[in-house]
Formats: sequence, structure tokens, C-alpha cells
Amino acid sequence: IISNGETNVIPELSDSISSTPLIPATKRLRHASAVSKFKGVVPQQNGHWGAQIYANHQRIWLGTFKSEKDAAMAYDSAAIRLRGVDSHRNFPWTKITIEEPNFQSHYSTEAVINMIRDGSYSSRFADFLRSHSRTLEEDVIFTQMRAGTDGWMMCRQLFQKELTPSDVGKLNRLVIPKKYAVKYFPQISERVEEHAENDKADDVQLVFHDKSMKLWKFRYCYWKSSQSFVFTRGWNRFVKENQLKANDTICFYLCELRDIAKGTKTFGMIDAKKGENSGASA
DNA sequence: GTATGTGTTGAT
DNA sequence: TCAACACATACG
Repeated sequence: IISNGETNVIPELSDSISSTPLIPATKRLRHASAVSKFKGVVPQQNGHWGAQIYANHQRIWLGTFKSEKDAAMAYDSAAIRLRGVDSHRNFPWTKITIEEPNFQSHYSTEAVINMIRDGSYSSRFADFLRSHSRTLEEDVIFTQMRAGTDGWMMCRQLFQKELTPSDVGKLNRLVIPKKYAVKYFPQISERVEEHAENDKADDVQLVFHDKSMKLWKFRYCYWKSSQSFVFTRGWNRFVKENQLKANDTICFYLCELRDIAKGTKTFGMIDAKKGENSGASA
């Protein structure tokens, strides 16, 4: 029996059922299974997505994924090993994925495919980035996690500071060690403080996310009297809401969020860590 | 029962 | 090599 290529409806039978015109083929197809725009990605009946790649005249099944994008990323990962770094891929290279060939070189092709299939690929790749970043550059840490199902997030640790009693006291300010302030934060008027006294133009505000992506804003300025770089407005709230005490640690990161749908964004992140003598970590 | 992945086909 | 599609079989 020849169907018209789109469905398994028998033409002559469906004609006899009713006189209503057949639903346009494109619509019927879409309903049953949307077509993926990604290479190596095939729809599954239940709404999930399969990933596959062809090599040596046969199909290599990479697994099924709830997200079409996850399936597309799985294809990309497999393509690196099976087709090389110049092969066509679903997503452009990023600061993260550019390390993927290096990561894969430690494994056999079969091992790479198996990691993709059993879902351990991402965490192993994250481990790889973590361990290698330490050896490449001191005080630099990569973390990588699934951002939902839509991409990756990579954070590079800029610096951390153990909080002093005055950082969490009633001075309502945080001293940023100068070497970090000048290296990682925007340049502010260390010189023309005559203007800074009453000039709003020098009201620099730095914005950070925390781990739950909540926004925190801090006024960042230079205090001539103590010759120090400080966070003022906004810092007190951060201390209170995180119940920070002396000897707790705050950590600053520069993060890159790769959202497949929305693109790549870079932002700062601040993380509060409770000290050993305190309670649970934040 | 549903989820997964193979068999198979026609197109490129 | 590729994706569409059907469906056998693995799975819980």
C-alpha cells in the first residue's frame, strides 16, 4: 500500500470515510512529530528527541533527550570525535566547547560515545575543566553546570576575601583588597576625589548575581581617607540577608552563560561561604 | 503501559 | 550520509 509519504493513512480508505478534505500533509506531520532544525536530531513519538550520527556506513545512536537542544549538543560532542573539529556542528564554538576536543583526547571513541549515551559526559567534561584550570592559572576555577537544558554556565573565580570583623560590622562597607580592585573592577577616580565628594557622576554601581541568580547591587568607590576601595550602599543588605560573620568568605566570579536560545552573556557573580566555625554553607 | 533505539527507505 | 517513519523490544 502506498501512502502519500506523509502518513500511514490509506488513501482510498480515508477518501471513503468522509468527504472532508484531507488535512494538509504538512500539518499532520507537524502534529505527529515536529521536524528538528538540528543536525543529527530526530523526533521521538513521545515528544523527546533522539540524537544520532553516521559513521562507517552505519548509524551510531547517541541516546534520547527531553530537550531538542540537548540532543543537538550530544551530536556536536560526538561529531568532534567522529568528524573532527572542522566538521559542521549545531552550535558555534565557545570558550567552553573549544576545550572539548582536548577533553575527548583522553578517551577512546567508544568511551566518548558511551559517556554521551549514559549521560555522564557533561559532568566529566566539567571535572576536566575544573582540574585543568587550576594547573593552567593560579586562582582560577571553572565550574560548569547545566543551566536548565538550555546551555552552559562557566564561572572563573576572580578572587575571594575572608571577611574581617569590620567588613560585617556597623561600618556598612566592604574593603576590596587593592590588588583585586585595580585588576578586576572598573577603574574609579582614585585621584579626583574633590569631585567625588558631591558628584554623582562618580557613583559607580556594580551588579552581581548570586548562585540563585538574584541580583545584588553595590556602590563601589574609593575612600581617600583610608586609601581603600570599598563597597558601600548595598553591602549591608548582603551581609544581613546572608547572615555573614567575620571569617566567612565571599567569592567573586566572572561568569559566562551560554543560553542556546538567548545567546551568550557575561556577568559578575558573588558567592558567600560560611566559615568552618559557622553553620551551613550558603 | 511507555521509552528507546533499530530496521528500513528514499533523498541528497 | 542523512532524516523520516514504523515498530520491535527494552524498560519500569
